[in-house]
Amino acid sequence: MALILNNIEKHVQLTVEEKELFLSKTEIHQYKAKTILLNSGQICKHSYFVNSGILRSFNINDNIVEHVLSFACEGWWMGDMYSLISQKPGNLFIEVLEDAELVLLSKENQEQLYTEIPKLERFFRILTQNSLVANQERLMDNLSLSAEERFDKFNKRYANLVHKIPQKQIASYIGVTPEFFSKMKAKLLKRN
Amino acid sequence: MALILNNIEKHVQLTVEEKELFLSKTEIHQYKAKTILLNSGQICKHSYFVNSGILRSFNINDNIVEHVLSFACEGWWMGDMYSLISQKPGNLFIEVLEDAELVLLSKENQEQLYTEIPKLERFFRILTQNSLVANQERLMDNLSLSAEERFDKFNKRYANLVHKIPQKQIASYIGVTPEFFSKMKAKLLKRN
DNA sequence: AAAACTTCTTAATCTAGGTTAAGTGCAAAA
DNA sequence: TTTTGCACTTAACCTAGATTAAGAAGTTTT
Repeated sequence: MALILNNIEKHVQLTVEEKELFLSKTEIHQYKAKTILLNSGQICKHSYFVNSGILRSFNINDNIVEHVLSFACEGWWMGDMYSLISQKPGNLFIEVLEDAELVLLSKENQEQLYTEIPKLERFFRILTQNSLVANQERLMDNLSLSAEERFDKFNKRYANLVHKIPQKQIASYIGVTPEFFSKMKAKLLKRN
Repeated sequence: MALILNNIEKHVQLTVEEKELFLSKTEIHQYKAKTILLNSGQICKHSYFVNSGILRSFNINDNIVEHVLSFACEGWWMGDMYSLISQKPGNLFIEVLEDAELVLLSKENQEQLYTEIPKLERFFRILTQNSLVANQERLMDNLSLSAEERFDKFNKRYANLVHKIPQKQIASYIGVTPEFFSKMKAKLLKRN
Protein backbone atom coordinates (compact mmCIF):
# COMPACT_ATOMS: atom_id res chain seq x y z
CA MET A 1 0.00 0.00 0.00
CA ALA A 2 3.02 2.22 0.38
CA LEU A 3 3.20 2.55 -3.40
CA ILE A 4 0.50 5.18 -3.81
CA LEU A 5 1.83 7.25 -0.89
CA ASN A 6 5.33 7.09 -2.31
CA ASN A 7 3.91 8.22 -5.61
CA ILE A 8 2.25 11.22 -3.96
CA GLU A 9 5.30 12.05 -1.87
CA LYS A 10 7.40 12.44 -4.99
CA HIS A 11 5.67 15.80 -5.33
CA VAL A 12 4.21 16.87 -1.94
CA GLN A 13 4.86 15.96 1.70
CA LEU A 14 1.93 14.69 3.76
CA THR A 15 1.63 14.35 7.54
CA VAL A 16 0.72 11.00 9.08
CA GLU A 17 -2.86 12.21 9.62
CA GLU A 18 -3.16 13.37 6.05
CA LYS A 19 -1.96 10.03 4.78
CA GLU A 20 -4.55 8.29 6.90
CA LEU A 21 -7.30 10.62 5.74
CA PHE A 22 -6.28 10.05 2.14
CA LEU A 23 -6.20 6.27 2.48
CA SER A 24 -9.56 6.28 4.26
CA LYS A 25 -11.06 7.74 1.09
CA THR A 26 -9.69 5.06 -1.20
CA GLU A 27 -10.61 1.45 -1.84
CA ILE A 28 -8.49 -1.40 -3.05
CA HIS A 29 -9.87 -3.94 -5.51
CA GLN A 30 -8.55 -6.88 -7.49
CA TYR A 31 -9.55 -7.39 -11.10
CA LYS A 32 -9.06 -10.22 -13.54
CA ALA A 33 -7.60 -9.69 -16.99
CA LYS A 34 -10.23 -8.68 -19.60
CA THR A 35 -12.40 -6.91 -17.04
CA ILE A 36 -13.86 -3.74 -18.51
CA LEU A 37 -13.56 -1.08 -15.81
CA LEU A 38 -15.24 1.58 -17.93
CA ASN A 39 -17.35 1.31 -21.05
CA SER A 40 -17.79 3.92 -23.73
CA GLY A 41 -20.97 5.86 -22.97
CA GLN A 42 -20.60 5.43 -19.21
CA ILE A 43 -19.71 8.14 -16.73
CA CYS A 44 -16.28 7.65 -15.19
CA LYS A 45 -16.66 7.65 -11.41
CA HIS A 46 -13.12 6.83 -10.27
CA SER A 47 -9.48 7.56 -10.76
CA TYR A 48 -7.52 4.34 -10.76
CA PHE A 49 -4.00 3.89 -9.39
CA VAL A 50 -2.24 0.70 -10.41
CA ASN A 51 -0.63 -1.28 -7.57
CA SER A 52 0.03 -4.19 -9.89
CA GLY A 53 -1.08 -5.45 -13.29
CA ILE A 54 -1.69 -3.55 -16.50
CA LEU A 55 -4.56 -1.40 -17.81
CA ARG A 56 -5.24 0.25 -21.13
CA SER A 57 -7.62 2.95 -22.27
CA PHE A 58 -8.90 3.06 -25.84
CA ASN A 59 -11.75 4.23 -28.00
CA ILE A 60 -13.51 2.69 -30.96
CA ASN A 61 -14.25 4.80 -34.01
CA ASP A 62 -16.95 4.47 -36.62
CA ASN A 63 -15.02 1.87 -38.57
CA ILE A 64 -14.95 -0.41 -35.53
CA VAL A 65 -11.24 0.18 -35.17
CA GLU A 66 -9.74 0.42 -31.68
CA HIS A 67 -7.26 3.16 -30.85
CA VAL A 68 -5.20 2.89 -27.69
CA LEU A 69 -4.89 6.17 -25.81
CA SER A 70 -2.67 4.90 -23.00
CA PHE A 71 -1.41 2.00 -20.96
CA ALA A 72 -0.95 2.04 -17.20
CA CYS A 73 1.22 -0.31 -15.20
CA GLU A 74 2.54 -0.35 -11.63
CA GLY A 75 2.67 3.16 -10.22
CA TRP A 76 0.59 4.84 -12.94
CA TRP A 77 -2.79 6.57 -12.73
CA MET A 78 -5.63 5.90 -15.14
CA GLY A 79 -9.02 7.43 -15.85
CA ASP A 80 -11.17 9.03 -18.50
CA MET A 81 -10.26 12.63 -17.75
CA TYR A 82 -13.02 14.03 -19.94
CA SER A 83 -15.78 12.04 -18.29
CA LEU A 84 -14.24 12.38 -14.84
CA ILE A 85 -14.25 16.17 -14.85
CA SER A 86 -17.50 16.70 -16.76
CA GLN A 87 -19.36 13.73 -15.24
CA LYS A 88 -20.82 13.16 -18.68
CA PRO A 89 -20.66 9.91 -20.69
CA GLY A 90 -17.24 9.50 -22.29
CA ASN A 91 -15.89 7.70 -25.36
CA LEU A 92 -13.19 5.73 -23.64
CA PHE A 93 -13.01 2.11 -22.61
CA ILE A 94 -10.73 1.11 -19.76
CA GLU A 95 -9.75 -2.53 -19.73
CA VAL A 96 -7.61 -4.76 -17.51
CA LEU A 97 -4.91 -6.36 -19.67
CA GLU A 98 -3.18 -8.29 -16.89
CA ASP A 99 -4.69 -9.23 -13.49
CA ALA A 100 -4.53 -6.07 -11.46
CA GLU A 101 -4.74 -4.62 -7.98
CA LEU A 102 -6.06 -1.07 -8.14
CA VAL A 103 -6.55 1.78 -5.72
CA LEU A 104 -9.88 3.47 -6.45
CA LEU A 105 -10.45 7.11 -5.66
CA SER A 106 -13.98 8.30 -6.37
CA LYS A 107 -14.63 11.63 -8.04
CA GLU A 108 -16.44 12.92 -4.92
CA ASN A 109 -13.70 11.87 -2.54
CA GLN A 110 -11.10 13.37 -4.82
CA GLU A 111 -12.96 16.71 -4.83
CA GLN A 112 -13.31 16.58 -1.04
CA LEU A 113 -9.61 15.87 -0.64
CA TYR A 114 -8.73 18.91 -2.78
CA THR A 115 -10.39 21.05 -0.12
CA GLU A 116 -9.40 19.08 2.98
CA ILE A 117 -5.76 18.70 1.91
CA PRO A 118 -4.79 21.45 -0.55
CA LYS A 119 -1.45 19.71 -1.03
CA LEU A 120 -3.38 17.00 -2.87
CA GLU A 121 -4.81 19.57 -5.22
CA ARG A 122 -1.20 20.56 -5.89
CA PHE A 123 -0.26 16.91 -6.39
CA PHE A 124 -2.97 16.34 -8.98
CA ARG A 125 -2.16 19.63 -10.67
CA ILE A 126 1.43 18.48 -11.11
CA LEU A 127 0.32 15.04 -12.24
CA THR A 128 -1.97 16.58 -14.84
CA GLN A 129 0.73 18.96 -16.04
CA ASN A 130 3.10 16.04 -16.52
CA SER A 131 0.44 14.13 -18.45
CA LEU A 132 -0.16 17.14 -20.64
CA VAL A 133 3.54 17.47 -21.43
CA ALA A 134 3.75 13.79 -22.33
CA ASN A 135 0.65 14.07 -24.49
CA GLN A 136 1.91 17.11 -26.32
CA GLU A 137 5.15 15.31 -27.06
CA ARG A 138 3.28 12.29 -28.37
CA LEU A 139 1.12 14.53 -30.53
CA MET A 140 4.18 16.15 -32.09
CA ASP A 141 5.77 12.73 -32.53
CA ASN A 142 2.72 11.55 -34.41
CA LEU A 143 3.03 14.53 -36.73
CA SER A 144 6.72 14.17 -37.42
CA LEU A 145 8.08 10.70 -36.73
CA SER A 146 7.86 7.45 -38.71
CA ALA A 147 6.12 4.38 -37.29
CA GLU A 148 9.53 2.92 -36.41
CA GLU A 149 10.55 5.99 -34.45
CA ARG A 150 7.21 6.01 -32.65
CA PHE A 151 7.80 2.39 -31.69
CA ASP A 152 11.16 3.44 -30.20
CA LYS A 153 9.41 6.10 -28.16
CA PHE A 154 6.79 3.61 -27.00
CA ASN A 155 9.55 1.35 -25.77
CA LYS A 156 11.17 4.16 -23.83
CA ARG A 157 7.92 5.34 -22.28
CA TYR A 158 6.68 1.88 -21.34
CA ALA A 159 9.83 -0.10 -20.58
CA ASN A 160 9.28 -3.90 -20.59
CA LEU A 161 5.70 -3.59 -21.72
CA VAL A 162 6.59 -4.88 -25.20
CA HIS A 163 6.79 -8.42 -23.91
CA LYS A 164 3.70 -8.30 -21.76
CA ILE A 165 0.93 -7.12 -24.05
CA PRO A 166 -0.45 -8.29 -27.42
CA GLN A 167 1.49 -6.61 -30.17
CA LYS A 168 -1.66 -5.52 -31.98
CA GLN A 169 -2.20 -3.15 -29.09
CA ILE A 170 1.23 -1.65 -29.45
CA ALA A 171 0.44 -1.22 -33.14
CA SER A 172 -2.75 0.58 -32.20
CA TYR A 173 -0.90 2.83 -29.73
CA ILE A 174 1.69 3.93 -32.27
CA GLY A 175 -1.02 4.30 -34.90
CA VAL A 176 -0.47 1.55 -37.47
CA THR A 177 -2.30 -1.65 -38.42
CA PRO A 178 -1.26 -4.97 -36.85
CA GLU A 179 -0.23 -6.15 -40.35
CA PHE A 180 2.07 -3.22 -40.89
CA PHE A 181 3.49 -3.58 -37.40
CA SER A 182 4.29 -7.23 -38.07
CA LYS A 183 6.05 -6.32 -41.30
CA MET A 184 7.98 -3.55 -39.58
CA LYS A 185 9.06 -5.89 -36.78
CA ALA A 186 10.34 -8.46 -39.27
CA LYS A 187 12.36 -5.72 -40.97
CA LEU A 188 13.82 -4.55 -37.65
CA LEU A 189 14.83 -8.10 -36.71
CA LYS A 190 16.53 -8.68 -40.06
CA ARG A 191 18.41 -5.40 -39.77
CA ASN A 192 19.85 -6.17 -36.28
CA MET B 1 -8.09 44.10 -18.27
CA ALA B 2 -11.30 42.51 -17.12
CA LEU B 3 -10.75 39.71 -19.63
CA ILE B 4 -8.25 37.70 -17.62
CA LEU B 5 -10.27 38.05 -14.41
CA ASN B 6 -13.42 36.93 -16.22
CA ASN B 7 -11.46 33.98 -17.52
CA ILE B 8 -10.40 33.02 -14.00
CA GLU B 9 -13.86 33.57 -12.56
CA LYS B 10 -15.33 31.03 -14.93
CA HIS B 11 -13.82 28.49 -12.55
CA VAL B 12 -13.14 30.10 -9.14
CA GLN B 13 -14.42 33.17 -7.28
CA LEU B 14 -11.85 35.72 -6.10
CA THR B 15 -12.28 38.54 -3.57
CA VAL B 16 -11.43 42.11 -4.57
CA GLU B 17 -8.14 41.88 -2.66
CA GLU B 18 -7.24 38.63 -4.34
CA LYS B 19 -7.89 40.13 -7.75
CA GLU B 20 -5.64 43.04 -6.89
CA LEU B 21 -2.91 40.76 -5.62
CA PHE B 22 -3.17 38.67 -8.75
CA LEU B 23 -3.02 41.67 -11.08
CA SER B 24 -0.07 43.12 -9.16
CA LYS B 25 1.90 40.02 -10.12
CA THR B 26 1.22 40.33 -13.83
CA GLU B 27 2.51 42.62 -16.54
CA ILE B 28 0.91 43.74 -19.76
CA HIS B 29 2.94 44.03 -22.94
CA GLN B 30 2.27 44.75 -26.58
CA TYR B 31 3.99 42.76 -29.31
CA LYS B 32 4.20 43.17 -33.05
CA ALA B 33 3.40 40.35 -35.44
CA LYS B 34 6.40 38.06 -36.11
CA THR B 35 7.90 38.63 -32.67
CA ILE B 36 9.37 35.43 -31.28
CA LEU B 37 8.34 35.27 -27.62
CA LEU B 38 10.20 32.03 -26.98
CA ASN B 39 12.88 30.28 -28.97
CA SER B 40 13.64 26.58 -29.05
CA GLY B 41 16.45 25.93 -26.56
CA GLN B 42 15.38 28.74 -24.26
CA ILE B 43 13.82 28.38 -20.83
CA CYS B 44 10.19 29.52 -20.74
CA LYS B 45 9.82 32.09 -17.98
CA HIS B 46 6.20 33.18 -18.41
CA SER B 47 2.69 32.03 -18.98
CA TYR B 48 1.01 34.24 -21.54
CA PHE B 49 -2.64 35.22 -21.57
CA VAL B 50 -3.92 36.75 -24.81
CA ASN B 51 -5.89 39.99 -24.43
CA SER B 52 -5.87 40.50 -28.17
CA GLY B 53 -4.02 39.21 -31.22
CA ILE B 54 -2.94 35.69 -32.13
CA LEU B 55 -0.04 33.45 -31.04
CA ARG B 56 1.16 30.07 -32.16
CA SER B 57 3.51 27.49 -30.67
CA PHE B 58 5.44 25.11 -32.88
CA ASN B 59 8.57 23.01 -33.06
CA ILE B 60 10.98 22.27 -35.87
CA ASN B 61 12.14 18.71 -36.47
CA ASP B 62 15.35 17.40 -38.00
CA ASN B 63 14.04 17.85 -41.52
CA ILE B 64 13.55 21.54 -40.92
CA VAL B 65 9.80 21.07 -40.99
CA GLU B 66 7.62 23.14 -38.65
CA HIS B 67 4.81 21.51 -36.71
CA VAL B 68 2.20 23.69 -35.05
CA LEU B 69 1.27 22.53 -31.55
CA SER B 70 -1.35 25.19 -30.87
CA PHE B 71 -2.76 28.59 -31.62
CA ALA B 72 -3.96 31.08 -29.00
CA CYS B 73 -6.29 33.98 -29.60
CA GLU B 74 -8.26 36.30 -27.33
CA GLY B 75 -8.95 34.67 -23.97
CA TRP B 76 -6.52 31.76 -24.38
CA TRP B 77 -3.39 30.90 -22.38
CA MET B 78 -0.08 29.98 -24.00
CA GLY B 79 3.25 28.66 -22.80
CA ASP B 80 5.75 25.85 -23.17
CA MET B 81 4.44 23.65 -20.39
CA TYR B 82 7.45 21.35 -20.47
CA SER B 83 9.97 24.15 -20.10
CA LEU B 84 7.77 26.10 -17.71
CA ILE B 85 7.49 23.29 -15.16
CA SER B 86 11.00 21.89 -15.52
CA GLN B 87 12.74 25.23 -16.09
CA LYS B 88 14.90 23.45 -18.63
CA PRO B 89 15.40 24.47 -22.29
CA GLY B 90 12.38 23.42 -24.35
CA ASN B 91 11.81 22.57 -28.02
CA LEU B 92 8.98 24.97 -28.65
CA PHE B 93 8.89 28.30 -30.39
CA ILE B 94 6.18 30.78 -29.50
CA GLU B 95 5.50 33.40 -32.14
CA VAL B 96 3.14 36.35 -32.48
CA LEU B 97 1.03 35.87 -35.63
CA GLU B 98 -1.05 39.04 -35.29
CA ASP B 99 -0.16 42.15 -33.22
CA ALA B 100 -0.95 41.17 -29.65
CA GLU B 101 -1.53 42.48 -26.17
CA LEU B 102 -0.49 39.86 -23.63
CA VAL B 103 -0.71 39.44 -19.88
CA LEU B 104 2.56 37.97 -18.61
CA LEU B 105 2.69 35.88 -15.47
CA SER B 106 6.18 34.80 -14.48
CA LYS B 107 6.87 31.27 -13.30
CA GLU B 108 7.95 32.58 -9.84
CA ASN B 109 4.87 34.74 -9.40
CA GLN B 110 2.66 31.89 -10.53
CA GLU B 111 4.21 29.57 -7.92
CA GLN B 112 3.82 32.25 -5.22
CA LEU B 113 0.18 32.75 -6.16
CA TYR B 114 -0.49 29.02 -5.80
CA THR B 115 0.45 29.37 -2.14
CA GLU B 116 -0.98 32.83 -1.47
CA ILE B 117 -4.29 32.11 -3.20
CA PRO B 118 -4.98 28.36 -3.29
CA LYS B 119 -8.01 29.05 -5.47
CA LEU B 120 -5.57 29.96 -8.21
CA GLU B 121 -3.89 26.60 -7.88
CA ARG B 122 -7.35 25.16 -8.40
CA PHE B 123 -7.90 27.40 -11.40
CA PHE B 124 -4.72 26.28 -13.09
CA ARG B 125 -5.42 22.66 -12.24
CA ILE B 126 -8.75 22.94 -14.01
CA LEU B 127 -7.18 24.78 -16.94
CA THR B 128 -4.54 22.07 -17.30
CA GLN B 129 -7.13 19.31 -17.08
CA ASN B 130 -9.12 20.95 -19.86
CA SER B 131 -6.00 21.25 -21.99
CA LEU B 132 -5.21 17.61 -21.39
CA VAL B 133 -8.69 16.54 -22.46
CA ALA B 134 -8.45 18.62 -25.64
CA ASN B 135 -5.02 17.19 -26.37
CA GLN B 136 -6.13 13.62 -25.87
CA GLU B 137 -9.00 14.20 -28.24
CA ARG B 138 -6.68 15.67 -30.85
CA LEU B 139 -4.32 12.73 -30.44
CA MET B 140 -7.13 10.26 -31.06
CA ASP B 141 -8.34 12.35 -33.99
CA ASN B 142 -4.89 12.17 -35.53
CA LEU B 143 -4.98 8.39 -35.22
CA SER B 144 -8.43 7.89 -36.68
CA LEU B 145 -9.62 10.82 -38.80
CA SER B 146 -8.77 11.86 -42.35
CA ALA B 147 -7.12 15.19 -43.09
CA GLU B 148 -10.49 16.59 -44.12
CA GLU B 149 -12.13 15.61 -40.85
CA ARG B 150 -9.22 17.07 -38.90
CA PHE B 151 -9.67 20.31 -40.79
CA ASP B 152 -13.34 20.31 -39.68
CA LYS B 153 -12.24 19.89 -36.09
CA PHE B 154 -9.71 22.68 -36.45
CA ASN B 155 -12.49 24.96 -37.65
CA LYS B 156 -14.66 24.09 -34.69
CA ARG B 157 -11.89 24.52 -32.16
CA TYR B 158 -10.59 27.79 -33.57
CA ALA B 159 -13.66 29.52 -34.99
CA ASN B 160 -12.84 32.33 -37.46
CA LEU B 161 -9.12 31.63 -37.35
CA VAL B 162 -9.21 30.14 -40.87
CA HIS B 163 -9.38 33.59 -42.38
CA LYS B 164 -6.78 35.19 -40.14
CA ILE B 165 -3.71 33.00 -40.43
CA PRO B 166 -1.62 31.68 -43.34
CA GLN B 167 -3.11 28.44 -44.54
CA LYS B 168 0.24 26.65 -44.47
CA GLN B 169 0.01 26.90 -40.70
CA ILE B 170 -3.38 25.30 -40.62
CA ALA B 171 -1.93 22.56 -42.80
CA SER B 172 0.87 22.12 -40.29
CA TYR B 173 -1.59 22.01 -37.39
CA ILE B 174 -3.70 19.28 -38.93
CA GLY B 175 -0.58 17.42 -40.03
CA VAL B 176 -0.42 17.66 -43.82
CA THR B 177 1.84 19.47 -46.30
CA PRO B 178 0.78 22.88 -47.66
CA GLU B 179 0.55 21.29 -51.13
CA PHE B 180 -1.83 18.61 -49.98
CA PHE B 181 -3.87 21.13 -48.02
CA SER B 182 -4.22 23.27 -51.13
CA LYS B 183 -5.38 20.26 -53.16
CA MET B 184 -7.85 19.28 -50.43
CA LYS B 185 -9.25 22.80 -50.24
CA ALA B 186 -9.82 22.90 -54.01
CA LYS B 187 -11.68 19.61 -53.75
CA LEU B 188 -13.86 20.90 -50.91
CA LEU B 189 -14.72 24.05 -52.86
CA LYS B 190 -15.69 22.09 -55.95
CA ARG B 191 -17.87 19.77 -53.90
CA ASN B 192 -19.86 22.59 -52.25
C1' DA C 1 -8.09 -33.39 -26.88
C1' DA C 2 -11.00 -31.43 -30.14
C1' DA C 3 -13.41 -27.15 -31.22
C1' DA C 4 -13.50 -22.34 -31.31
C1' DC C 5 -11.07 -18.08 -30.88
C1' DT C 6 -7.38 -14.90 -31.18
C1' DT C 7 -3.01 -13.38 -32.42
C1' DC C 8 0.46 -13.10 -35.65
C1' DT C 9 2.46 -13.49 -40.30
C1' DT C 10 2.95 -13.09 -45.31
C1' DA C 11 1.89 -11.29 -49.62
C1' DA C 12 -0.57 -8.91 -53.31
C1' DT C 13 -2.75 -4.77 -54.26
C1' DC C 14 -4.30 -0.08 -53.24
C1' DT C 15 -4.43 4.91 -51.61
C1' DA C 16 -3.94 9.07 -48.74
C1' DG C 17 -0.86 12.00 -48.51
C1' DG C 18 4.30 13.26 -49.53
C1' DT C 19 7.86 15.06 -52.77
C1' DT C 20 9.66 17.67 -56.35
C1' DA C 21 9.32 21.20 -59.39
C1' DA C 22 7.57 25.01 -61.86
C1' DG C 23 4.64 28.88 -62.04
C1' DT C 24 1.37 32.69 -60.21
C1' DG C 25 0.14 36.55 -57.33
C1' DC C 26 1.17 39.65 -53.87
C1' DA C 27 3.15 42.45 -50.15
C1' DA C 28 7.24 44.42 -48.33
C1' DA C 29 11.60 46.22 -48.95
C1' DA C 30 14.86 49.10 -51.14
C1' DT D 1 9.04 51.08 -59.14
C1' DT D 2 11.49 47.50 -59.31
C1' DT D 3 13.01 43.65 -56.85
C1' DT D 4 12.87 40.27 -53.41
C1' DG D 5 10.51 37.02 -51.00
C1' DC D 6 6.66 34.66 -49.26
C1' DA D 7 2.13 32.19 -49.74
C1' DC D 8 -0.40 29.59 -52.64
C1' DT D 9 -1.48 26.47 -56.64
C1' DT D 10 -1.05 22.75 -59.98
C1' DA D 11 0.61 18.59 -61.64
C1' DA D 12 3.51 14.45 -62.25
C1' DC D 13 5.34 11.01 -59.73
C1' DC D 14 6.46 8.47 -55.32
C1' DT D 15 5.96 5.87 -50.79
C1' DA D 16 4.57 4.69 -46.07
C1' DG D 17 1.26 2.49 -44.50
C1' DA D 18 -3.77 0.51 -45.35
C1' DT D 19 -6.65 -3.17 -47.04
C1' DT D 20 -7.86 -7.74 -48.16
C1' DA D 21 -7.26 -12.36 -47.80
C1' DA D 22 -5.52 -16.65 -46.34
C1' DG D 23 -2.78 -19.55 -43.56
C1' DA D 24 -0.02 -20.65 -39.21
C1' DA D 25 0.44 -20.78 -34.34
C1' DG D 26 -1.09 -20.30 -30.03
C1' DT D 27 -5.01 -20.02 -26.19
C1' DT D 28 -9.19 -20.85 -24.23
C1' DT D 29 -13.30 -23.33 -23.85
C1' DT D 30 -15.86 -27.40 -23.67
